[in-house]
Amino acid sequence: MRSLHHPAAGAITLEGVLHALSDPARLQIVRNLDESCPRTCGEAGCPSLPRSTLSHHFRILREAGLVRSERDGVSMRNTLRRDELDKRFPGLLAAVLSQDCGSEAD
Amino acid sequence: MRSLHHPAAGAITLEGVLHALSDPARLQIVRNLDESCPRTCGEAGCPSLPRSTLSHHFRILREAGLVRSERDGVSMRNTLRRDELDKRFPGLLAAVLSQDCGSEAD
DNA sequence: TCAATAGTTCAATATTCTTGAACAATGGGA
DNA sequence: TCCCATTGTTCAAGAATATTGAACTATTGA
Repeated sequence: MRSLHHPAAGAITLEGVLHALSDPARLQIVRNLDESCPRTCGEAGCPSLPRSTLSHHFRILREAGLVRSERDGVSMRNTLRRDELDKRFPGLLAAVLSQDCGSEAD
Repeated sequence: MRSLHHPAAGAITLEGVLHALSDPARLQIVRNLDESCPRTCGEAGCPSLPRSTLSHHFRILREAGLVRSERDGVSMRNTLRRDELDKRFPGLLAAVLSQDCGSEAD
């Protein structure tokens, strides 16, 4: 397995972050990581998605700089890079995650 | 020309807004619309893009609910749906547009 | 009516997304 | 140590979306 790529905090782009958050599954994953502690892919909160798709979504999140993935035994420990993101883009993550995404009704 | 589709405020989705903002050209367009008054496509701030590409980007912005496009004579008047967006997703647009997007250096 | 201007739509190519199948890495027995 | 169950990643093929030149539509003015 090639080592997983994590961008430096300064290399995180606004477009990349927005793109990573623009997918329902990835937004759900980030919400889960924000609420609770490190999670494995399987605990991401998207039980209906195939593993390969989940892996793809985690890669997008990782390469956008939102998530750090470290191996922990047989699974991965995924954590939100909250502090770095808040420093790089103050208020952005809070503004996105505070939105009520459940019902689209007016 | 078919009439252009604008979603109702209540039908605007967070994912759609984030996806619309996740493209550099579209983010630039929204920044320009936010700073100044209604603009035509040609005044969008992306002089190097072909017309068809610009039209595509405006369609994404329109169908995501970010921009309202009305015909004004031979051109279009594009306006940011700022009030509706602020009501639907409080603080979101401000948080995105306040980010410094120019230099990615740390 | 003819031409100029502003955008849209179409069509072809290119890039990205989705996902089953194969592969790799770790850890727990026997 | 050798299997093997568990977790993810990578690969590959088809689906979906993005880019853009060319053709088309709508509006205005001469």
